[in-house]
Parts: sequence; structure tokens; C-alpha cells
Amino acid sequence: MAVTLKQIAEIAGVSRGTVDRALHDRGRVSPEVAERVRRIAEELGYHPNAVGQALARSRKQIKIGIIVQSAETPTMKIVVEGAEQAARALQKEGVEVVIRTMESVDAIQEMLYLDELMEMGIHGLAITPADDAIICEKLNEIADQGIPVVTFNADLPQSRRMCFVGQDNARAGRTAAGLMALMVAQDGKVATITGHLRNDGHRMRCTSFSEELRCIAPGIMTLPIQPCFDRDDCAYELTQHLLAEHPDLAGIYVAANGQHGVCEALREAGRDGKVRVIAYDVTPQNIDELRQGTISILIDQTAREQGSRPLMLLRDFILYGRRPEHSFCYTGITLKTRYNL
Amino acid sequence: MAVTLKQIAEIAGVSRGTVDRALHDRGRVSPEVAERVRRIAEELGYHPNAVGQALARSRKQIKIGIIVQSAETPTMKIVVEGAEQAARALQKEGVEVVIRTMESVDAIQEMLYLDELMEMGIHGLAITPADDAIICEKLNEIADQGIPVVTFNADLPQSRRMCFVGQDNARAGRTAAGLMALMVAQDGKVATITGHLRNDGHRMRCTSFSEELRCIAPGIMTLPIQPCFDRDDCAYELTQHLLAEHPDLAGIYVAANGQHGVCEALREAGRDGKVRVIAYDVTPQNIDELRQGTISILIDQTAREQGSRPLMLLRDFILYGRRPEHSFCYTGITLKTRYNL
DNA sequence: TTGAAAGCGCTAACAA
DNA sequence: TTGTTAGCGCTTTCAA
Repeated sequence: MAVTLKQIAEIAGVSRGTVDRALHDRGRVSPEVAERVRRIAEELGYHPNAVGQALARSRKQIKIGIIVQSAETPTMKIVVEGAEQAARALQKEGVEVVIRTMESVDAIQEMLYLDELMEMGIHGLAITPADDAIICEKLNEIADQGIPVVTFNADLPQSRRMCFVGQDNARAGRTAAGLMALMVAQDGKVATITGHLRNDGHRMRCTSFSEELRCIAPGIMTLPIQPCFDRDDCAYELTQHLLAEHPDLAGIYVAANGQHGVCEALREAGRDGKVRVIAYDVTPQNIDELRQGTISILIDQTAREQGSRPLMLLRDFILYGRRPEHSFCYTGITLKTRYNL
Repeated sequence: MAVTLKQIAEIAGVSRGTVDRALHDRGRVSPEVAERVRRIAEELGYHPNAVGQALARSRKQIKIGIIVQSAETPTMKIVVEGAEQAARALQKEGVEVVIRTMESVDAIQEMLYLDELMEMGIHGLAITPADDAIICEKLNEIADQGIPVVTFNADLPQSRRMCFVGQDNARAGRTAAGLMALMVAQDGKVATITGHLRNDGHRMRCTSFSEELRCIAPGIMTLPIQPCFDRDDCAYELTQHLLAEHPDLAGIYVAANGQHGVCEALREAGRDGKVRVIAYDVTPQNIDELRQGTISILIDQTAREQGSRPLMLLRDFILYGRRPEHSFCYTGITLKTRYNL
């Protein structure tokens, strides 16, 4: 049996309450007693029993708020699902989760939601922040009130958030480069289509991809990066032009959305399955493309985890006082073919 | 706040003990009362609070035994690590885990350990079973005493084990085929090196690989499957011969151990990085090969999970009465390149 | 067949 | 500064 508070209390000749206060620095304990208790706990190898802690703390009803942007996109839908799933699990632990979703990326709307949640008296906040100074300001204000803030999917690194949960885009880009190098000939041509040139995540994925590819396969010719603004119609046209100009195109790296336009153009040209396509995220439509063989490999950002993890981190902090080890909590980079979905 | 036993008891006008007995079919409750209680619980959407359950049950000290074969191999070492990690976590919940490892695959030794563990009074058993009738017999005997048995890494499907935790080798083989088809030209030559021809897992990985490859890339020429008995020296020679006979060899699928012999031969012939190599499991040495670029892609069977998951499943069953949904619990098929380790 | 009560390990309000 | 106590939700023993 593991060591308990009670045992320590008996050995130290004090009450359990005192031990609890001493070990958790809750004050109201004389330094000498605190020191003695801590020493005994150390010697006995005491670890608080998480189940007991959880049960005791379940008394106070805690509330966590979560705000999700662009919730209608396929990927963010999965993020929301992950959040809902976590919310159900947390409910059984007595933690209430309030979800607010918005269709667009709108700092004003987001501010309104932030105010609403704060008024509801949340004990923690998870958010996909708009890249805007007023949001950053607001998050700092919230953090300063002692309410932990976790950003996810998108980050605001200069804010006083507790941590960020999301993908390491640079690493994802390099991973894509490694795969592309494995799949196309050493003198092949590879095109890159991205979403927005000034989106931080998209840019990171593209530059890392290009740099790494140049480094490991200098013979491969990389065509200029082209943005499709996350639109399939635009990506479709871009791909048509690419195929016309470069009939020997060997691979396409789609760093953001637009992959379906790319696939459509490839099919029309009868080049699907020939041109290697690397795209992002396991969404229902992407799964179809994978099954058809038009997309070769998907890099997944484990969207579900991006929805659930922030809530769990907040719960751990609020309920158990556990602070995340790093301020960046990168979710895995998972590779999917049609065979290991 | 979620519905509690107490609330149901109040509404039903009975005690908490009675509600508990009624809802969990522990007997000693009149049918009418039981029925009424169940109805109320149903209406209120009652879900037992897992934290409360765990705390209450933590009173009885439970013990789980785990037996690991071939524990010295790189992969099984990771499995053992996973088990040890889980054991530490379980210890904090008051669950004791007894680990027994053996170097070889030895049914007699395994029997001895089984007897030892049974005498220690274990409440659950996890085991990598030797493929032997007496082990099967013994496991059935244990299962019939009401002690749940989980096989992992290797299975004994005809036994009355509760479930198996491990990789879906057929799927892994198909995944490898899909990747190989993406990496080598449509008229390339691919070789398969396996461990033992009569090892169930190895065979499954190979046949699925060949079948799938023939199906999706009929132009690819597959050379006959050759066993290396999991030995690097043997695999080294096989590879040398392969390279001599087929200077244009495009890919090698290594379905079991021996990959380092393969890599060595490739390096000597200056074909490393040219010939695509798919191998199994994220072990330290494999990571090196991946980094060097000699192995192209690793298929991981998430060995760590194979060590921890069985213990968690047993804990869930013993402590919470949760039975696994399926009798096969496949761990993921994870793809690793040097970039997403 | 049922109820009462103790107890799992911990927290926190209150009293001293 | 310290101790006492109630209670989180559930299981289980003992009496009735």
C-alpha cells in the first residue's frame, strides 16, 4: 500500500490537516513543523493519491470555457468533436465545460465570447486566438486574474498563456519533405500549394518543406510556392496550369486547404495516382481521396487531440495543481495512408 | 452536478446500499425494489462516478501478474518499459504489479512462472504466451477460476483469454505494401526478408504484403520471401546475394528482425538511401538507421503500449468491472520517418 | 431483504 | 498555528 497523509501525520505527531497544508504550501503551518513533515514525506516517498484528491476537490463545481474559431472547416469540426468528447468525460468528474464556436476568425466576436465566459465565472480558458493585439491584451488580463489560459491550434506566444497545444508546423513541413524525397525521383519536379502566404502556420510548413527538400534532395526541382487561399477552385486552376506547364510533375505538396481542387485537376488530367500528393489532416473527404489513391499520404495534426488536450491540461492544473512541463505542447505528427487510417 | 447514488436512494426511498446492490446485481434485493431503483436510475441518467468507485475499491489490495517472453530483444525491452511505467502509475492507485521476464520462449519456464504468480494470489494476468498446448490449457484453468487473462504481443486465440493486445499484422503488411508502391517505380523489383517462415505474425506480415502489392502494383516484381531467422548475419548474406543478382533492386521489406544486416550490406554496396527499406519498430538501433537514411520508413507496433495496455485493461476489469469491447485490441500502426520520431 | 455505518485519501471550513 | 470534522461517491460489512 502506498504512503498516505494519515501515516505521515501519525509519524510527525500532527493532524492530517497540518500535513496537507505543509506539503502543499497552503500556509498556516510553522516553518519547523512544515520542514519536519516534508522530510518525513520525502523519506517515505509520499505521492498524493490522485483519486482521493479528485474526489475531495470534486466538491467545488469548476467550469472551463473553450472558444473555437472557424469551427465549420473540416479540421476544426474534428477539433470540436474532441472538445465535446473531453467535455463529456470531464462532466463525470464534476467539471463543466462551456463551448463557444464561431464560423469565422473574428476578433470582435471573440472578445464578446471572452466577456461572456468571464461573466459566467470560468476557472480556466482554452482558445484558438485571433491574431490581434486586443485579444492578446484580453488574455493577459484574464491570466493575471489567476485564470489559466491555453491556446490551441493557433498560438499567441507573446501572451501570458500557460501553454499552447498544436502542431509543430516546421517539423510537419520537414516530415513532408522527407516523404516526398522518398517518393519522387531524384530529378523530379515538385510543386507546393499553400493557403495564405501570410498565415504563420502555412508559411512555416512551406519554408521548412522547401529548405529540407533542398537539403536532402538537391536534385529535385521545386517550383515556386503558390497560394490558393484555402479554396478548392483556386487550387484546381493552379494545378491545371502546373500540369500543362510541367507534364512531368512528380509531386505536389498541399500545405493547407485546397487539396480537393488539386485532386480534381489531377483526375481530369489522368495524373491521379501518378503524381504523389502530400496533404494535411484526416478529414472525411481526405479519407476518400486517400482511398482513391489521389492523395498519397496525409500528415495528421491529430485534430481531435487539439480539442481534448487543452481541456485536460486545464483540469489538471485547476484540480490537481499540475502545471504542464513545457509552454509548447506539440501534438504528434501522424502519417496516414489508406491502410492505416 | 451529475446524478449520485444518494439521490436515487432518496427518490426511491431506500438506502444507498440497496441502490448499489440493485444497480450492480449483487443480489439481496427484492425484485420489485430492484426494478424501481433501476428505472429511476435510468430516468435520471445515472452513471457511476468512476473516481468514487476507485476510491472505495482501493481498499482491497489487488495484484496483477505479467509475464514477458524474449524480454531481451530490443522491441520487447520497450514492451517491458511500458509495463513498468504502467506499474508505477497503478501503484499509486493501490494496484500491485508483479513482472516476470524470461529471455527465451520457453513453455516450461513459463509454466513455472504461472504457478508462482497464481500462488501469490494475483487477481489478473497478462502474458505473452508460448505457442504450446500446455500453456493454453493452463490459461483456461486460470480463466475458469474467474481470473481475467490478457495475452499481448503474441496471441492464443483458441484459449479463454479475455482479450489480446497487439498489432494487426495483416494490416501492417498491407500498409507496408502501400508505402512500397508509393516509393518504387511501377516496374521495380522488391525483396522480402522475414524472420521465421512458421512464425504466425511474420507470415501474416509477409503474405499480406505480397498480396496487396500484387493487387495495387502488378508491375512490381516481387522476389521470393526469404527467412533470416531474425539474425543480422544471415540477413546480411541474403542481402549481399540479392544485390549481386539484382543490381536494380528497388526495395526491401524486412518483416521481422535482421534489418541491421540488411542495412550493413546496403551500405557496403553503396546502395543505402537508394534502395527503399521498410522495417519494423522504433528501437534505438532502428532510429539510427532511420537517421542515416538507410531505413526509409519504420512501421511501429507501439511496443510501449503493448506493455501498458494489458495492465490497464486488467485494472479496468478488476476495479471497475469494465470488460473490453472486443476480444482483439489492436494497437495502432504508426509510421515513422526520421522526421517524426 | 434491507439499512446503518465505516472507510477509501484527500481538502477545506471552522474552531480552538 | 494547529486540530477537528464533515464530506466528496462509492463499496462492503454487520446488524436488524
